[in-house]
Parts: sequence; C-alpha cells; structure tokens
Amino acid sequence: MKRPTQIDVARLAGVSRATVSYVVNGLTEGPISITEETRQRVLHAINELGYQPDAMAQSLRSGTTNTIGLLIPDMHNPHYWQIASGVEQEAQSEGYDLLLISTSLDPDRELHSVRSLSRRRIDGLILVLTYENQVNDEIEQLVQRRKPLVMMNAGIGNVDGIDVVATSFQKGATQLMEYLLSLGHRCIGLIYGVAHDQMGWDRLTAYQAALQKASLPTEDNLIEYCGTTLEEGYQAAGRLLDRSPRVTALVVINDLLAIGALRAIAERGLRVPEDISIASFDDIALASYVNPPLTTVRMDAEELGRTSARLVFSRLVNPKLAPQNVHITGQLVIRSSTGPAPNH
Amino acid sequence: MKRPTQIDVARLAGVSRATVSYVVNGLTEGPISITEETRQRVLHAINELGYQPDAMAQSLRSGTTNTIGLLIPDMHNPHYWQIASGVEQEAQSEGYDLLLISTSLDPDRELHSVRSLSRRRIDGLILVLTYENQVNDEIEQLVQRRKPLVMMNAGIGNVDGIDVVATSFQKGATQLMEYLLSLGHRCIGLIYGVAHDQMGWDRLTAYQAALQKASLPTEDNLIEYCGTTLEEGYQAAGRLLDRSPRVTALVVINDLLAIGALRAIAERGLRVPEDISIASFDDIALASYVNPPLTTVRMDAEELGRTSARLVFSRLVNPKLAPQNVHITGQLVIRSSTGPAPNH
DNA sequence: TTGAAAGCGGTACCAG
DNA sequence: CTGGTACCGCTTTCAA
Repeated sequence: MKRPTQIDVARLAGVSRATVSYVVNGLTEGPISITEETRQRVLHAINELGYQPDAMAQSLRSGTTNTIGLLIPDMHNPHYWQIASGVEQEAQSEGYDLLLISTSLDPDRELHSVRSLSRRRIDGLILVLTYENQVNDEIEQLVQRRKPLVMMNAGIGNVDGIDVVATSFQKGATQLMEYLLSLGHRCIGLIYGVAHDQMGWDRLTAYQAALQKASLPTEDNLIEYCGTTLEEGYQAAGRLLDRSPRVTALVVINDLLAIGALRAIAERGLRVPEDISIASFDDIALASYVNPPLTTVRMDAEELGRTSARLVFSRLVNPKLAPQNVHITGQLVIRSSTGPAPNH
Repeated sequence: MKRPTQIDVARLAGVSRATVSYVVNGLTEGPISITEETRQRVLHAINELGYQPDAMAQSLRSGTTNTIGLLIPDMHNPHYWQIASGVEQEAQSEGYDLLLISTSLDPDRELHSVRSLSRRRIDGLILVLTYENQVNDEIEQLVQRRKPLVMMNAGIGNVDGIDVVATSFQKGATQLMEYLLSLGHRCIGLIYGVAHDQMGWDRLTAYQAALQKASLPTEDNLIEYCGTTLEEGYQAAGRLLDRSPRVTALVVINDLLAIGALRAIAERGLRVPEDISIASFDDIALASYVNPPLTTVRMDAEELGRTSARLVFSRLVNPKLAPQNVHITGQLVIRSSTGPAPNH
C-alpha cells in the first residue's frame, strides 16, 4: 500500500496537480481563487485517499526542513537533558521538530554528527560541543551558508559571526568558595569529573584562585579527577575522603556527581553538613530534593536551551542580525548541605 | 554562498553528474568501473568545493530518511529520558538519527505529532503514547504502509500487526506488596501520580488486589492522586502523611515522585525506614543513590528503548516479520528504604 | 479559474 | 568506461 500523492488526488478529483497544491496550501483566496465547488471536490478526494503532502518533497523544493538539530555530549547527565527539553519546548512552539544527537563524549562522533546534520538541510543547529577544535571547518562552512547556528559553552575561541550562549560558573564558583571559607572551611576538596579538561575550567580556576587568595595551599591531592556518571562521582568522592580525611567541605563539579558523592559520604557515616559540607553546580531539579538539599550554583539549563533556540529562530527570521552573544552566569543558591566547618 | 551540487562538481571535473554519483557512492568497482584517473579528478573537485550530497534529495529519491522518530509523553521524567537514551544508542549504532518529540502530556499534540512524523517519511517510529485511542487512525495508516512501528506501554487494545513492547509492573507490584505485608505493614499508602488514568493501572490494581487478599480495607484516603513532577510527588506525599498519619509504608508510582516524597517525609522529621518505609517503581539510576537507597521495582528503561529500536530495525531489514510482542516485567529490588513496620 | 511545465538534487537505467 | 535522461513529489510561474 503506497502512500497517495498529489497525482492520485488530482486524478480522483479530476483536476490538475497544481490545483491540488493550491487547495492544500489554502491559496484559494487572493491571487489564485478557485471555485468553491472544485475546492470541495479536491478536499473530498484528499479525505478519500488520506493524502498527506510529502515533507521530503516539500523540503527539496523549499530548501527548508522544519527541523532544528541539537547536539549534546551525553544523554545521561540531566543537565543536558534539561537543555534539550528547553530547546524542544521552544522548537515545538514554533512548529519545528527536533533532531537530537548525543555524541556520548566521543570526539570522532562529534565531528561525524555535525557533518551528518549539515547534509540534512537542518534549518538551524545548536551545538553543545566538548571538543570544539575538531569541527571548526564544518562550522565555518555552515556559517558561510548562513545557517542559524548557536554554540553553547563555547570556550575562549569565540568564532567570528556565530551566535554564542556562553555559560560561566566563574562568578558563582567564586561566591561559593568565599562562602565556604567564611564558614571556616580550610580544607576543601574538589571533585572534577568532566568529559574534557577544558570543561569546568571556570570552576577549577575559581577554586584555585579562591584558595590562593585565602593564602591556602592548593594541594593536588585535594582534587580528584573522574568521569561524568553518578557512579564515578561516588567512587571519586570515596577515594578523596579516604585519602584526605581532613577535608571539611567538598566542591563537586556538578549536581549529578554530588549526589553520587553524597552516597559515599553517607556510607562513611559522616553527616552533612555537620561533619562535612558539600556543594556543587547546575541546580538540577533534584538538587533541592535530595537529603539534605544541595547548596549549588544555579544555571537554569532549560532556560539555556530555550535561549539558544530563540537565538536560532530570530536568526531564521532575520538572517542578517548581528551575531548575538548571550552570557549567562550561575547564581549561588544556599541550601542545607553546607554549614560551618566542624570545631569552628 | 550556496552549497555546491553534483552539477558543480561535474562541471569542475569535466564529467557528467552520473559519474560523480558513481564515485561518491563508491560504485567504482563492479558493474560500473571508472578509470582511476577520472575518479581522482572527481574526488579532487569534491574536495575543492566541499561538496556533500544533499540528504533531502537522496531521501526523495530513495524514499528513505535514515531517521527514526520517537514520541514520548514528557521530557521531565528521567524514565522517558532513559528510554530515549536507549533508542538513541541503538539508532546511532545503526547509523540512524533520532527525531525526538515530547507531547508534554497533551493529547492534541500527541495526535498532531504522529501526523507530522508520518508526513516525514520517517523510516521507523516508536510511540510511547498516553492517549492511544486518539491516534488509532493514523497508526492504522502507518501499518498499512508497512512502516516499522513499535508501541510501548500499549494498554489492553493491542492493535493487530503492530510490534509492541509491553511493560508491566503487575508482578513486581504484587511482589512488592507481599514484601511490605510480610514486614508487618498494614496501613500502606499509595501515591498515584500519572498523566492519564490508564497509566499505572498495573500498579494500582496490584496494590488493591494485595490488600484485598490480605483482608485489609482499601481505603480511599490512603490513595493520593497527583501529577507527574517531583514537586507534585512532594506535595502529594505531604497531603497523604498529614491526612493519614497512621501509614507505615508508602508505595509511590515511580522513583521520581518517590524522591519528592522522601523530602516530604524528611521535613516531617520521620526516619526512613524506621518510622516509615517507602518503595517505588522504575529503578532510575538515582534510585540507588538517594538516601536511603530506594527499594523499587526495576524496569530498565534504557533497555526498553534499545529493545524497541531493535524491533524497528529488524522489521526494517525484514518487513514481513511476524508482529513481535515483547513483554517486559519489573523485578523487585530491595534496598534500604523499606524495613519492618514500627512496633512490630 | 485551471493546467502545463520547469525545476529542487540525486540515482540508476540504458545507450553509446 | 562514460553520458543522457527519466523520475522521486511538490511548488510556482506562465499561458490558456
């Protein structure tokens, strides 16, 4: 059973393909105008056959796909999920569909995916890259073809003429460190679980700078590197706690890992925040629901997604808009996972 | 700057479009065979221009899009995220892209989205519907066009000739209830937060049946209905606890809401599981990381997604496969959020 | 008021 | 070994 085409409809209604097209697209008013009677005949035939215009053919003709692409590094992290959710909402409300690709933190796939997306005549593209340098050429091409393109988390190398939604925890991280220091913490661990060194740089440097400013040593064994999953956060926290029992506060690179860390803490019989404070970044929905609710630096990821999508659409409407450069910074949210340092 | 087409390449290489096509598709061996020299000329021209075949045109020709569609009810629930993640993994590994649509629990959008997907010549479709009845006609059409189509969570009305991945918590829920009863719980609350009455039916009926079997009353005010978000789970648990302080155990329709409920419990100064036990369904990754780790009925959502995707692909390979009907049941996982009823 | 026909960018058959 | 060309399904001038 093949799907019916315009021709089938035209034949059944006894008109030409063009007429069908007019009726379907509601051009029956204005410059065209078609007899109400033929219009009804066509409409009837359409119903009869269950005809639906073929989106691919329309795309080929119009050069437009009604689709925007989103590339994220990892589907397991709620943070990216939330970004996707925001993008999806906005896309949906503009009548666009979302093509979602996760690179699973694989640089090759990142490149390959951008290629694949660009072959598809996607109307707009939002990239949350981790290995930017790899794809510069592709991006260059897309820009030259005037494709709406938004990069999130673009590092230092703000490519010319590209819309960027830059997120920075620098300020929030600094606030957080000051807050912890003011609570009397002097031995603060950092759990640094990232896909790529460059990610989370803002937090790492803020951490180091704050310690330095407070004339505290930035000991290497207070920093624990790990991967990006709950489990890895859990493991890393365990290692850190066992290695440096003196730590009174733990800064974790994101909420997900912090939740893993919470478990490691609980398993060692330590109470939060009486024995040890913990704080992290993102403020995913869960952050305020775990026990205790997490002190964190908020970055509304859904809003991030919505903002990126809006940038895409505004450029779609007006291609010669000057490159936008939205900068979003995190806000410290104090909850009950942090408290005064023990014996202070 | 327009993107180059086959014609441009052909012109630059001084050959015909056909030749370019052959080279691009590597048909240079076998029945076609092209001089290595021309091949190189074409390849060179391609590089020169940065030519990439247009996926839309290819789709129009082949009737194929290298895309599978996934419709989920809600992007905020990790359960559906995980399904999406599983589908994405499998799609990725088969070289397919994923078109993701969330209906945000809106029945109209559900219908509209299925329509939109079917206009797009999607190669396969996975539907996680909540309001099935609405879309029966559309589905009928897709089946007749032999589109690989998998329905998850299909209720009772297993449409003929459709691949179904049915999930049921019936057995797991029954096990869970027996387990709670064996721990001495006699007053067991249920938090029933679903998008649509029909969802979670398996758990509701298992809950009622178990109570009945134990000759316990199924009091209406032990059941609290609510929405699907963390916040609503939190609120609902609060209402239930305040209304019926006698409950010693709480069964929650899914882990997400259970995490919300945990907070409501903690805020009332109750300890888990000493004062009150709590158990739920899904076993999302977080379930074993919250404090205390949740007793839950496991349904590996990512695996669900992968299974659905595999069904799609196997039908893509062999369209006349008999309709598959995978039935996946949840397994009780006992962790530390459940314990003996107080004063037992 | 309606119809004929030229593409959109590729693919694949058939000739040469 | 390579080129010409019909076709995929739809839109949109241009003529009738």
